[in-house]
Amino acid sequence: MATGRTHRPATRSRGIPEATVARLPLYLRALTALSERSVPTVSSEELAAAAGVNSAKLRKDFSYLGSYGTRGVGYDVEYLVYQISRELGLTQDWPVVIVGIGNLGAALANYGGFASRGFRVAALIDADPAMAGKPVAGIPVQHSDELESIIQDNGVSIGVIATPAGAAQPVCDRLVAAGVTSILNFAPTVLTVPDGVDVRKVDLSIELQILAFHEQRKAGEEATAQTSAPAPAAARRDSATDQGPDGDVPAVMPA
Amino acid sequence: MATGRTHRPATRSRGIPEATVARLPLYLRALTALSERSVPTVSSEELAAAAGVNSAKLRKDFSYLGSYGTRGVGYDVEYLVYQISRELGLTQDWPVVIVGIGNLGAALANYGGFASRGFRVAALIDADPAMAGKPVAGIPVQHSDELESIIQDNGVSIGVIATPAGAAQPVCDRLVAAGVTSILNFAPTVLTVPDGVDVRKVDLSIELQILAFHEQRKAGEEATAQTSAPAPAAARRDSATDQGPDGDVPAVMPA
DNA sequence: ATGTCTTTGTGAACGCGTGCACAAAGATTG
DNA sequence: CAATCTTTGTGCACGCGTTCACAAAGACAT
Repeated sequence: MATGRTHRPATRSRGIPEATVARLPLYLRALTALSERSVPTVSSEELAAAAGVNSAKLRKDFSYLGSYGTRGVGYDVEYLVYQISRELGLTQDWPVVIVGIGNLGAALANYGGFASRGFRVAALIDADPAMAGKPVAGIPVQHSDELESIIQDNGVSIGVIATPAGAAQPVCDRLVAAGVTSILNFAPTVLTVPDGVDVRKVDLSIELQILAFHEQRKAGEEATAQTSAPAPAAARRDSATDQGPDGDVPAVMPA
Repeated sequence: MATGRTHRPATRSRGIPEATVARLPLYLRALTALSERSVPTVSSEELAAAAGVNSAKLRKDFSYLGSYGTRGVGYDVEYLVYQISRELGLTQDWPVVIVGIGNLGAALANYGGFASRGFRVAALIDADPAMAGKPVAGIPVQHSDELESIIQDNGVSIGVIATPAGAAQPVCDRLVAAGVTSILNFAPTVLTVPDGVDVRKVDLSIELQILAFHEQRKAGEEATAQTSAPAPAAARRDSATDQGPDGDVPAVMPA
């Protein structure tokens, strides 16, 4: 994923491998689609194809949740939807705050699929006083000053950071201090958090750069090197090496 | 991650492990920041801390690129910026098209860090005729009809899909047919592509669900199970299990 | 009830990624 | 030039994740 995973040593909470947890939402999506078509059961083969994974992997993943299949038949779709939802904690309501209502923050706020999975946008928060009160996605934006009280009043434990890079760490610190223990970070920065707080990051720029790497490999398989590398010690600020700044991106997004 | 990674079996292109490739952009960002502060050299320890990784891992990563460090001193910042940029293919210009100019597409188009790393928004494409000609981020939106000609005229090899889920696969097919070989997918769907085409996905909903999983684990460590599981075969469409649809999200975003 | 057929659940092997710990390399000082 | 000190580069071991391949389990037909 995109998305990069975060440094989770080997927490393997209660025996469910992290890699499996990351795939459960994928299965859940495929199962929900089947459920809507009133399909009663699926085989591991069919479901795996729909989720884009190996069938053996899928069976092993499900085996961590328990034995929910019937040999010779497959899995009961409705039952599996329930079990996975429960395992992921989606049977309860998760109030979420979004901090940084720029282009991206607004896009996230408008995201319909948000609410459909147990997530509820409790508040939109921005540092710009001019934004305060302005409704985005039907929810009035509130000023950063109220961050702490919003978190505490609503019992928010999940925060989404969509601020510029420079503001991310301070915002993160305030969120954590106020009681948030899970953070989804869209800002192009490495966040430092105390133990017990989970951080996941979504970084557009990283994804694009990984694509570029493979693209370059695909394209230049024969023409090995065009330009030779410059000397290691000398000042080297020519041509393409000299890209713009990174720490202070103008817009509101991953860099 | 977010991003979730895609099914790349073990391609390990020319000896550089996939995991290392995924970290190179992280190092590059930290190095660029150092470069702006005119820091001449860094130790693996310092750089690793800035990038949020283990120093041994960082050294091993760099060893795949060659021996660019000096023992007793560290790494030459400028030189390393150049080497990583070159390795990632960032010394050349990558024209990119964004398809689906909803909230998210617009956010991506406005993203400044886009251009700073060798990526250039060649065109914005949307299926809505009402959008055609309207400028977003200074670039006029073009209609889907022109997708093929835009790709070919600009030599685009990287496409970003920010459409609703239902439109993603058809758009993907057209992109691939027109010559795109790398796709960054924001739509909540598993895309099917022919061999030789890379797909990476960024899925907000999946990231949130993973956070919810860990959050639930943190919260309910003592209170094991509140509600008992329903019977496997019976109709079960109660309470929280009954979430809304997923395949056809109203907004323009991951689900 | 018996046999056949389908599909699950999992044991075992393998490969990738990570982190430790240390030898080698070079800078630096006397 | 020799000794010391810093920091890289990497051999090695370990653990997680993936995949194969098959035995066990149940459905279904006769």
